[in-house]
Amino acid sequence: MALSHAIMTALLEDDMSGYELAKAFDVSLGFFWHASHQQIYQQLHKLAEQGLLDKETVVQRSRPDKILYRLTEAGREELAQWVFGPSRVQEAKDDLWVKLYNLSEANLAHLSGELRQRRDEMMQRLYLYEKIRRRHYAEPDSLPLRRKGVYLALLAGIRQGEQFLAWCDEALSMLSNIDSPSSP
Amino acid sequence: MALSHAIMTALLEDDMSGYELAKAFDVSLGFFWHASHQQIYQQLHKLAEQGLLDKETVVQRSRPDKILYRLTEAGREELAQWVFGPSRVQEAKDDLWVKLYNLSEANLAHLSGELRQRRDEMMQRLYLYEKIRRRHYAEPDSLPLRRKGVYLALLAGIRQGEQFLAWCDEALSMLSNIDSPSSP
DNA sequence: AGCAATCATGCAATAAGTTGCATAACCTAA
DNA sequence: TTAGGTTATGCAACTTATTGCATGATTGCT
Repeated sequence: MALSHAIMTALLEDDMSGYELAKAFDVSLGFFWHASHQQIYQQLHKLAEQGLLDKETVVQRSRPDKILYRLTEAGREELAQWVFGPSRVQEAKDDLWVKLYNLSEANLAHLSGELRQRRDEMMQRLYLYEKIRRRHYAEPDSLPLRRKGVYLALLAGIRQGEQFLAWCDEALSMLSNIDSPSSP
Repeated sequence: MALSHAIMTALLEDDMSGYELAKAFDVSLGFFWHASHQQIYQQLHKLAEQGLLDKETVVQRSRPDKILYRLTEAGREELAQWVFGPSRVQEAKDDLWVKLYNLSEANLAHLSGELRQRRDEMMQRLYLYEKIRRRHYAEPDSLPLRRKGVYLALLAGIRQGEQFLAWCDEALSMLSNIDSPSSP
């Protein structure tokens, strides 16, 4: 059960509503994790039931009411313990790799297109994450310990992304050098 | 539904039993995908029911009987169509990143240990995949088209792995430079 | 005036994936 | 000889994740 711990982690510093969590997930942990709002709401209910989170309804004018969640002491302890627990390597299970195994003349153009699109998406992500890095993690050595961990995760994401870009270029160049069967 | 397509992809070249598929998954698609045998058996039943695979029971002496699965024409067509369908980026959802967000003096030593372990595991994987690369993909430009796709996927896995190693070293060196709170 | 987007939460049904167990025969090494 | 590993498939119960829908006010754009 890892999503619940990701949620608790996101609540370490700020109390948030489900809606805010879903957005925070997209930027902060977003490089490594994605969760739909439905999933987040479901997990929040469970965590609150288990006493790991406290609810607090915040009435808003001109906006629907929201429910703020806050880590309880029990939640903090559970999270701290969880770090010592086992965790195994999780493969990305990305369709792209499976599709590549099916490369053929029929889908060559399509897959090249998909690669170009992935490349563009990754560029945009990297742009965002590099900005965060420069703004908040310019001097990693002087960060407090916990932030150093966040920095290292961010760095892993950036490096992964840059590696992916380079691979895309290589793959695209290889694919563009293939003669289509209809050409002489 | 991507596992089913990964299974069909694995059956493109060879007919296999569930057991053989599970093992093939660990080596070939293993860099990008993992599936338990239960999951594979379940999917095989479904795919056979849908007419995408054919079953054939092979009686063996000195071994339990096995059930060979073969792609049907319908299966091949479904797979070919699927390649043109949408696919989105899938995050790895690896606990490691979430754990890093929780870095503290209490778990610093533990997380360093986990990093070292991950690094070792990745080294072993890379060793295996580099061997496959040298043996079967030494001259990628002269491969038939489909194998070029497999090569590109393999290459992505290798590059990703190498990047991860480099990141691990950087992370470990950063973490080892932290004074523990009990030392002067 | 109307339309899309944002804020905010949720239910219900289904699909996908995990965990634990069960069976059964052979092979190998201590 | 007996314990552990490999080959081989499967059920049942459970958790996790996805898909599709519903609601409803406000804000900003055209």
